[in-house]
Amino acid sequence: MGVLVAVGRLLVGARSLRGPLNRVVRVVPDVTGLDKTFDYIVPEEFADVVVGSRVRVPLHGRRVGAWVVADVSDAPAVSSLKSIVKSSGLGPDREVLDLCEWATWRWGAKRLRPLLVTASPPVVVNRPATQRRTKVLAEPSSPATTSLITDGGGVLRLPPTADQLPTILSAAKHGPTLVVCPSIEGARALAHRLDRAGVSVALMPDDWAKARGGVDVVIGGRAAAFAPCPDLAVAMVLDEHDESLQEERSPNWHARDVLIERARRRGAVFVAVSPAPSVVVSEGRPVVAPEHERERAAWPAVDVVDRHDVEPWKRSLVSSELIAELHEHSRRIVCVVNTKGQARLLACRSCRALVRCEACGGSMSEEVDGRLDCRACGATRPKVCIECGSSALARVRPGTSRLRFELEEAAHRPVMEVTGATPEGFDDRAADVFVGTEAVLHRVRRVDTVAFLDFDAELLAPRFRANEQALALLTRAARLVGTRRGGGKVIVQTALPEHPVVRAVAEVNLAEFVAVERQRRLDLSLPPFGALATAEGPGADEFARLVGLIEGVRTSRSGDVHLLRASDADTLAAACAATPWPPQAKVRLVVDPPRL
DNA sequence: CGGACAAGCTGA
DNA sequence: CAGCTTGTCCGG
Repeated sequence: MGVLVAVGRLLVGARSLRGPLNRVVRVVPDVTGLDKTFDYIVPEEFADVVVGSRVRVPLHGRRVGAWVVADVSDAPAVSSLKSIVKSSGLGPDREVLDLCEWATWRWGAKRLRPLLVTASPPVVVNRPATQRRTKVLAEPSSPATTSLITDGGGVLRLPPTADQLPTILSAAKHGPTLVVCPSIEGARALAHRLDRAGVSVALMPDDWAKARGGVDVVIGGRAAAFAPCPDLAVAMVLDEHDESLQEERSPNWHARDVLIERARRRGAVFVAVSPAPSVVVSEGRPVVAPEHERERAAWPAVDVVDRHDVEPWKRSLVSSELIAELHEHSRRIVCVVNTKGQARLLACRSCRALVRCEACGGSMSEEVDGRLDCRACGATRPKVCIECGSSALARVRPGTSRLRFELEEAAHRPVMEVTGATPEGFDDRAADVFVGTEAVLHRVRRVDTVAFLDFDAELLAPRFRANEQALALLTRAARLVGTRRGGGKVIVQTALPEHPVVRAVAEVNLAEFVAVERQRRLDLSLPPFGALATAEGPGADEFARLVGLIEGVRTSRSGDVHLLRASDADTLAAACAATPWPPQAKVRLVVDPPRL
């Protein structure tokens, strides 16, 4: 003991030669477009300031918010350090801070700030809310989830009409559980039910302080992947197939991948739940699913309207099968097309030429009756064929406005058009038949039938995730209409009735779909068997050239967009991080581009 | 980011 | 040359 005191005196003595003993911390200012850290002295009155804390600091003549990201024990690089002027409460704890740093690196970003914002409380939180952690005993529980968790986690293929609550309750029995949902509304609904079930629950982001204090279940939208959750035992993502789990702004982090890493780092269990789990999450993980007949019963009936033997230009989107359904006046029906306005693609009735733009050669669309617009170059002209001058044009791919008329004629009842512009809370009792783009699936409730009028447009979309995206649409529709026993029906009009996506839901064989899609991804070195990024902007040429020099990275370009590829996400992230950004020249780097 | 300061442009 | 715009630099 005496020796320790002596050593302590010696150290204090050595410090005092250089001045007062000051704690110094490194901060990231809450200022957009500034990717530097700065060091500040922590005055004694702010002894509660720790790594992760929110503070206010003087910077360049103004006071700005900041996050403390590190303790700086080594000698300060700058002689005249300023002091923190205010402690502004709690921010992400060390675990989440590290996770933010990892995600910043993983998605090729230069600045930590965007993720610190995501991980911070929306209002100042000075102390964690104390909350009793309940002994979770609530029934019902899900034996499948329980065994999946005791075996170390994996994928739970839960049919679209199955309740997710038992799965969460089962997970919470194993310890603090973090649940990420694609939508905040979904999270809110589950939070209320968990609360009624006697589980202590924090709904993010509002209950940030509660989450920090420790609860049974922390639940929220994708940003909840960065929520505080002391003693995290289970990290769970619901509806893992849903694209909303990926941030649409750069850095385009995906909540599923963040949770996988978070669970890995602290030895927690990761569980993905989805009616149609992605290839990415299925790869290398056990997939648990109900026995086939039970799974099948929890999907709606799927009617495939095979149109492959109908000549493309004679194909109406209003098939006789659809007309028969529309005549069932007791059924509420939603029709989905991915084309707005009058028509996206037209052809001349007399010479059969597709209507093209005389300036750029692109296809022209009819947004407003009477004129043709080129969506590529913005040119416009009257509704005439440029080849033969005929004004008799056929709508090869009609849009929602046009289809509303056609459907109303066929149905003999009112049809309502629902677009992205239709207000969220519109009165969906005003009609029983609806037509719209994908958004219609999120706006209308109590639906008996969803009909995809032109599903080929989804299946053949030029995006590498098109198959999974098409399957996600069918999953969404399935949840909306309910089980086949309850009368739920999905109509799929397609010229590709044997397509794996169509077969997957028609036969309710999701494993088969994953196997086929997995092989395709493997053959093309697409995720999870490869990683992708794009680079654009004035400095992209130079940036791509430098990244391309790194072992394991291949680059190519189409137009102004450079495509960067590597065998896996870590290799790609490491290469991007190791590449110096061209000075001043702007580069827009997108790792895991959502639309490619 | 946003202020500070320098260099460049304009008009009398 | 004052007065204004535009660009570059830098912050602890």
